[in-house]
Amino acid sequence: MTSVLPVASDPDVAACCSPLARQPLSASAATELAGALKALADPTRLRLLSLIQAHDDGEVCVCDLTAPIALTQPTVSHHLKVLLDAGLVTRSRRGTWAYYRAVPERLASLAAVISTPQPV
Amino acid sequence: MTSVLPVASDPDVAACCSPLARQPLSASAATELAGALKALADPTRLRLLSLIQAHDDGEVCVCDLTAPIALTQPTVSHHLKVLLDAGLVTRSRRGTWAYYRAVPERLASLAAVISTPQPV
DNA sequence: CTGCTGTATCGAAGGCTGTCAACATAGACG
DNA sequence: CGTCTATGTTGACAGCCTTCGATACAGCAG
Repeated sequence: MTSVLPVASDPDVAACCSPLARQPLSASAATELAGALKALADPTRLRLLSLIQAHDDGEVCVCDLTAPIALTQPTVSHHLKVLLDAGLVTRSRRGTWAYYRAVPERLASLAAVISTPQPV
Repeated sequence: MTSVLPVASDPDVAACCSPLARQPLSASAATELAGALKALADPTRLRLLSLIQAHDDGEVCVCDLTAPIALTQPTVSHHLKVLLDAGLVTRSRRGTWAYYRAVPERLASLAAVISTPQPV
């Protein structure tokens, strides 16, 4: 997955309304967007992302995630890789531990494509 | 799926930051949110939603959707039902035709949970 | 070098999902 | 009533996804 949301980088589109509503999504753009959303559309991954973001430093190592999620370590690692491949988190290894961090811009970008909120 | 985003109705939460980052998602809340996102995380359904929203009246009948999607009518009907069950579209039958309409509030609500955009 | 701990990968089992053909249903029109 | 058209439902098949146990890899401690 390379450039994921070409439409989101266009300020005009974001300024107006949901890019989804601007014009019919092309098949390839839809596949690309669906890929990113699929990474998000899983209870375990949503909880992982939530745990990471809610943490004090916004940085959590795998060992801190297995317990609250109540799944085996390989499974947690698998989900983190999915989030990593989708660009939703970043990984940085320090010594033995691997620290994961969320990418808020990526989340904001996805949210903007789904629906740019109208000022209430 | 009954009440889908209890957290989104709390203005305090939405006003601050991404509810995802507020506190760790409970397992049930995560499942609920994932269910809504799963409905969105499919290329065909994203295109359908886009076609519906991009249409002049914001209202499209099934017969206008099968051609651009290039799938059989039962498949399109199936996807529309998924979107309907997720509360992302509404259906109104008038005579022989069934007209589908998007629910922007629902999309905005989902987007807000994923990431409430920071003012740039 | 040898063990130990944290993390990633592999292979397999089970369930879920998208798609289709076939059929059922519901209005509209003679 | 009978037929036609638009839509929804059912059953089946193929493919993907989540999860696990087993295993491999990477650093640290001794």
